[in-house]
Amino acid sequence: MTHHRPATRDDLLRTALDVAPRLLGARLTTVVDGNRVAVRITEIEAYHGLGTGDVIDPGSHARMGQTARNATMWGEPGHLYVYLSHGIHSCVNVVTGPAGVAGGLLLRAGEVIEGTDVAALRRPAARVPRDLARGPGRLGQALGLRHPRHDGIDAIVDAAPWPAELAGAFARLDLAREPVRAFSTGPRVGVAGIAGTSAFPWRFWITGDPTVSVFRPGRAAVEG
DNA sequence: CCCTAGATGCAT
DNA sequence: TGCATCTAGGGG
Repeated sequence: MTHHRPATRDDLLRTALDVAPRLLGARLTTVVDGNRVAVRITEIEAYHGLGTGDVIDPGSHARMGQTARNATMWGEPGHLYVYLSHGIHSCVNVVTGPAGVAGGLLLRAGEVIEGTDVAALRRPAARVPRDLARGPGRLGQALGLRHPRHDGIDAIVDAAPWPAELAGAFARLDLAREPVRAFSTGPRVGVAGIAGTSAFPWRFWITGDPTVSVFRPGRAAVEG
């Protein structure tokens, strides 16, 4: 069992691209409706915003600037940006970068390491444990995080080990004390145009981990 | 306004 | 490969 320690805001203060490797192997725990589930993060994608780094990320929700939808991405690091995908799926990002600068790491896949029974009830379509949180929509569902209810909740927990009051929903991010041994990078999944090509190798995953999702190119994400 | 495509998942 | 289901953003 890998050792973890609570993530701090400082851990997430740099750009999503810089922070990404440290989030691999991290643990995200939620308590929703009194049910506790934890995943070990195995696959993520970095997204920037207007004003982050040298280039504008054309695949980011924050590419146009701040809006009501992406407001959480512009806030404090360590909060969770939960958005609705295709009107159905709630996908989860960990916000990175200082307040006022947009950035986030989309949690694309994880291994359920606690609350497998609860996750299985939330994910009736999953036939094997590996599929419980394999994919961003599945991961959000396994953790019980939903848009818009959980958008913006804080995953940085100073109180140890758990706050006395679990008001509504609770999330906690812990980083692995030892960075993952080997990780791979590549184009982001389902992102259209140049932003979904190897010009933006902003997808990170733990090499060889079985819970990593299958790559699927975005529309017109042709290499050139 | 109307239309389209989307950081997806699942059954066919 | 089609469809669910809702919304941001671009075009008329």
